[in-house]
Order: sequence, then structure tokens, then C-alpha cells
Amino acid sequence: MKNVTIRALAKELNLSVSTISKALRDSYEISEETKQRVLEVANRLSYTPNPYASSLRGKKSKNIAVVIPEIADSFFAIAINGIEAVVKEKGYHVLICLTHESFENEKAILREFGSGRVDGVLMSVSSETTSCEHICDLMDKEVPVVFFDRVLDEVDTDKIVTNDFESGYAATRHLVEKGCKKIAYLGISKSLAISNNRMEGYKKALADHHIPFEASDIVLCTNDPAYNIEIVKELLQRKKRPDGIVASVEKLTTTVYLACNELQLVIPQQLRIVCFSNLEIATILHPSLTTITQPAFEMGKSAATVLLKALDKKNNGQPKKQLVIPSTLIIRGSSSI
Amino acid sequence: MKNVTIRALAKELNLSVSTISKALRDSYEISEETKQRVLEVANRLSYTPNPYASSLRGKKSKNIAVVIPEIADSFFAIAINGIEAVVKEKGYHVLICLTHESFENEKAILREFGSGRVDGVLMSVSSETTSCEHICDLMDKEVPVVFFDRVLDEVDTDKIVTNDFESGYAATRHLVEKGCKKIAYLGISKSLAISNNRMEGYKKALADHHIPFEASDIVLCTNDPAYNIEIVKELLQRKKRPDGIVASVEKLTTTVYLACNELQLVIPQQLRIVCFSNLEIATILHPSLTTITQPAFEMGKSAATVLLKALDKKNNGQPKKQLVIPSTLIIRGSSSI
DNA sequence: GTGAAAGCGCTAACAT
DNA sequence: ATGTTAGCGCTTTCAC
Repeated sequence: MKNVTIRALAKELNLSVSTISKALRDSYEISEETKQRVLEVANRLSYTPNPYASSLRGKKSKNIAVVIPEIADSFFAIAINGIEAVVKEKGYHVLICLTHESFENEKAILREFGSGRVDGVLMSVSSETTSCEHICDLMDKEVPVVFFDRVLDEVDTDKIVTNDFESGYAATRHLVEKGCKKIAYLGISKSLAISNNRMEGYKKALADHHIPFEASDIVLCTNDPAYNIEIVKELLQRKKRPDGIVASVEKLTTTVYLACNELQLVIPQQLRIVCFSNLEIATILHPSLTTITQPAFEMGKSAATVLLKALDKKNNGQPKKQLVIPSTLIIRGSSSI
Repeated sequence: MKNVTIRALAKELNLSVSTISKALRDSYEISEETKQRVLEVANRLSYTPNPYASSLRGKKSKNIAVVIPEIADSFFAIAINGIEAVVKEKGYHVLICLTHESFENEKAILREFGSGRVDGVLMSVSSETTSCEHICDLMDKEVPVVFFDRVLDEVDTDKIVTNDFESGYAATRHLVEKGCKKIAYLGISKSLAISNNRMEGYKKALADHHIPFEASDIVLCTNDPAYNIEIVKELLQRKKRPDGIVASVEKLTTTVYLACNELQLVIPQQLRIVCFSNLEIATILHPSLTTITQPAFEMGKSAATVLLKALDKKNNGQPKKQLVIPSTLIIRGSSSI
């Protein structure tokens, strides 16, 4: 079966292509009766417009890209659901682009977007990303970029974040209040604002509670789970080992629990844990995991909403905003008995 | 900054557009020297071809769609990584389309694909899907569809599955061998082949081990976690309650563990559990979870590879194949002490 | 109220 | 080895 085009409809109805086009777009120039006939035939032949012809002609693709480090992290998986819920409504499509935490990948992906493939971009930068030229280049081409979660402060654009500093603070304070005297912080990047903000919150909480901060209590994890386990075990075997841990990303949950198992450390009696995580199964871990739960779905929804607004040419020249949606500390067994 | 087109390059170099086009595609008709000059200028002006013009012209989009029920399930999240790894290599893009287990959504999504938006489709049907017209309609339009995981038997196309029957059998036999006398099966759909195959394996294992099968031991779960908990609790409070459970999908893990917590049932002493799951955190559950782990990444990779092959017109008229990649029973604490 | 025609950016068949 | 040109399917002036 050949693809049915607007021309086929025109022939079928003995009308011109432009009349068909206008009828389909419900133009006021076309009579009700004609519109009806066009619609009827379009349906009968199950006509669907060629998106590429429209895009080429109209200079817009109805695609938006979601550029994220990985997808098998429940924060991003849930956020995508939020994004999708919003953009689908407006007839947009979601292109998922994974950087796998690589700056090179991220640059290559954005470079591709310079020629209209997508109308806009929602992104969370890779853990390696420290500069923003690739993003600014894209924005110079009038492709709006909205950051969510992992933002780059120096780029002047809309951002949807959660209260990382306060969450880091809250997590740490909670551990202090539970009696921890020496709290370690597991990060994933020296440069990521998100990681640093959480860490600053951590430091501030220590300071406010007169607990000396030691640089060696900051441990930088990697993408390699095996390596992470080793350094966490090393951390937990030090002469003066921590009695509390704030883990700044979800995937470190497994690392910490496994390290404790191997070292036969009892959670929370010997080590209290708070993890930034959206894992649904936090409740059934043993002990259940105290989490800082990010509003993943809402962040995705907001990011998409803001992007769609930016795409609407009417709303231009608006100053860029940063929207903060708070996370929640959910206290469970890993930090308190 | 205006978008740089092939025409701009032509003007810059005093060449014709076709020369540029050919040079960029490394045609043998063009001299090495010219190619170099074109490449240099293209780079300098950071030219990127307009994908929609190419698509419109060439009748192919370099997009493939991944149609899946949800993304916040680690099987699908991991599978996407496998898919992406393969198609990225060939310059394809991945369009993620979520059905949210709704047949209506699934139909609407496929209908859209009738006009060239995507060159091919990888899909796992929704739990509501029982008929295949929407899929056949698309295939009639020469859009290849490859199934993975949740297939529709009646559609004659390539399929990548895992050994569901054998896995259901293995899970059940394992529980029998551990001494279970009454084993329940948690399904999610009456119609899904995947769910039924696993169940048939379960039934066969019971029969082979002379354990009477009771229809009431089959419990159909839904998309509503709260409801699921209730029916599982009901199951576990029956006069003759099961001493083993085979849960056929990942999201039921939380359900079962929570139900046991609430009822103060001790796993595995009072109830042994095997769950179909790719959750990395299975190891740190308490007790750690015995799983049937599907080869999610490999299935994604294979599905993508097969689709790309089908997209390559040279390989046409090949008979459709079904590829089975086995799952693995990983025995952990939830089924044995 | 309807139609003719130009053109979005690219490719390829067909000149030269 | 390079250039000319038609056309992919659609939208949008502009004309009738």
C-alpha cells in the first residue's frame, strides 16, 4: 500500500492540495461542507501527514530531546514519565539521548541538534561536564534548552532543580541528631553543581553542629560499581571509621549495603545511612532505607512545561527562571531504630 | 545565527550544491582536493545537515521507535540501553513511546507511524493488547516491527524472547525442591503470552512433581500497587496458605515483601519467593531475592540488530525468526537458607 | 471559497 | 569532475 498524501486526497475529492491542507488545519477560508468531506475521506484512507514535510516546511519538528546521563536510574526513569505526560498532550515526541556520563557524547549529541532535529532540549548534564560551549552554541541557534536536576550554573536558561543544599543539610542534621559523630559524604563528581550543593549542605550542617569537617570524609565514587565498593570498604575500615554516611546518588545504595554486609557492619547500630534515592524498594530493604526523595515526576513535568512555554514564540524575552521543587527526607530504618 | 545549509557552503566555495552534497557523502565522482575543501568549510561553519530534508527526500528517517509499556521497570530501562548501544552506532535515533499498559495508547502511537516518522519499531505490547490489527496495518506499510519480550504470537515477524516457559518451570521446580508444597503464581495479564508461558511452565513443574494445581493459586495483579498488596495479603491469609510464590514481574517484588512484613511472615522459613526481576538491588534485600533474571541488555541489543538488518533492504524476504535468549535463575536468600 | 505556485534543504538522475 | 534541475509532501502567500 502506498502512503496516502495530501495530493491523493486532492485527487479523490477533485480539490486542490491547498484546499485540502487548509481544510485539515481547519482554516476559516474553507467552507464547513468541504471540511467535512475532506475529513471524511482523510479518515477513510487513514491519511496521516508526513511529519518530515511539515517539519521541513514549517521549521519545527515537534520533537524534543531529553538528554540524560542514563536511564536505568529511577530518578531519570520517573522524570521521563513526567516529561512524556506533558509533551504528549501537545503532540510532541520525546527523543531519548543518553550521554552515559561522557562529555564527548554529550557534545556530539548536542551538535546534532543544530539543524532542527528537535525544537527544544531538556537536559541533565553528564558528570564530566564542566564547560558549556556546546550548550551555548545550541542556544545561539535558537534551540531552547531547559535544565533539570543537574544544571550548569553559568548557563543563563530555565532550570528546574530540587533543594540540594537544604537536602544535604537535612540528611546530615538528621544523622547528627541520631548521634553520629563522624559522617562521610559519598559524591560522584567534583564539578557537578548538584553534588557540590548537597555537599555544601552537608558541610554546613556539620559546622552548625560543631562537628569537625575532615576532607578525607568526602569520598568520590565512579561509574564502576566494583571500584566503588572497594573505596567504600576502605572508608569503613579506617581506624577512625565514620558512623554515618550521606550517599548523594541512588546507585550508591547497593554499594553501601553490600560493603556493610561484607564488613559485617550492622545498619543502623554501627553505621547510619541516608541516601538520595527514588527507589521504590527503599521500603523493603533491610533495614529499610532512609532517603532524600526527589520529586522526579514533578521535576520532569515542570521542565517540560517550561520548555513548551519557551517554544511558544509568544512567551519570548521572558527572563530565565530557576524553579526549586523540594525533596523530602523520609526517615526509615537505616538511620534510626 | 542563521542555520548553515548546503547552499551556504556552495556559495562560500563557489561550487554547486550537488558537488557539495556529493563531497559530503564521499562520492567517487568528486576529487580528493574538493572533498577536503568542502569538509574544511563545513567544519568551520559547523554545518549539520537538516535531517528533515534528508528524510523527506530519501524516504527514511533514521529514527526507530521503542514502544514499551513503561520505563520505570528495570527490564525496559536496561533493554533500552542495549537498543541504544546498537542503533546509535548506525546513526539512528531512538524515539521512546510509552503505552502505560493501555491498548488505546498503543494503537494511537502506531497509527502515527504510518507516515514515515520512524523507519522501524521495536515493541513490547501492553498488558491489554489482545489483537494485532494495529500492528499489521503498520507492517502493511512496510514499516518493520520487531517484538521483544512481550510478543504477540499471531503476528508473523521477528521476535526476541527469553525462555519464559522454562524459567517458570525452573522457578517452580526450585521451590518444590526446597520443600514447598503449595505454590502460588502471581500474573499480570490473562492474555499476555509472556505471562501465560511462565504460568504454563509453573503448571508443568507442579504436575511433574505431583503437586496438585489449584486455580485459586493463580492471582492476577494489576497496575495498582495498593490493590495488589491487598490481594496478595488475602492470598497469604487463606486457611491453606501457600508456602511458595512465583512472581512473574519485577514490580511485584515490593508487593510481596510488604505483604509479608505486614503479616509478619518470615521469608524464606514461612514463605519462599522467586521473582522475575532485573533489579540490581535484589542482592541487598532482606533476605536477598532469588530471581529469574532476564537478559535485558542482550535482548535489547538483539532486537535492535534484527531490526537494523530488516531495515537494510538487501536482507529482504528473509523468513521471520524467533530468537530465544535464556534467563538465569539466581538463587538467593528468599528461597533458601 | 478555492486554486496555482513557490519554496523549505536535500539528493540523484542527468547533463556538461 | 562539476553543474543543473526535478521533486520528496507540505504550508502559505497571492491570485482568482
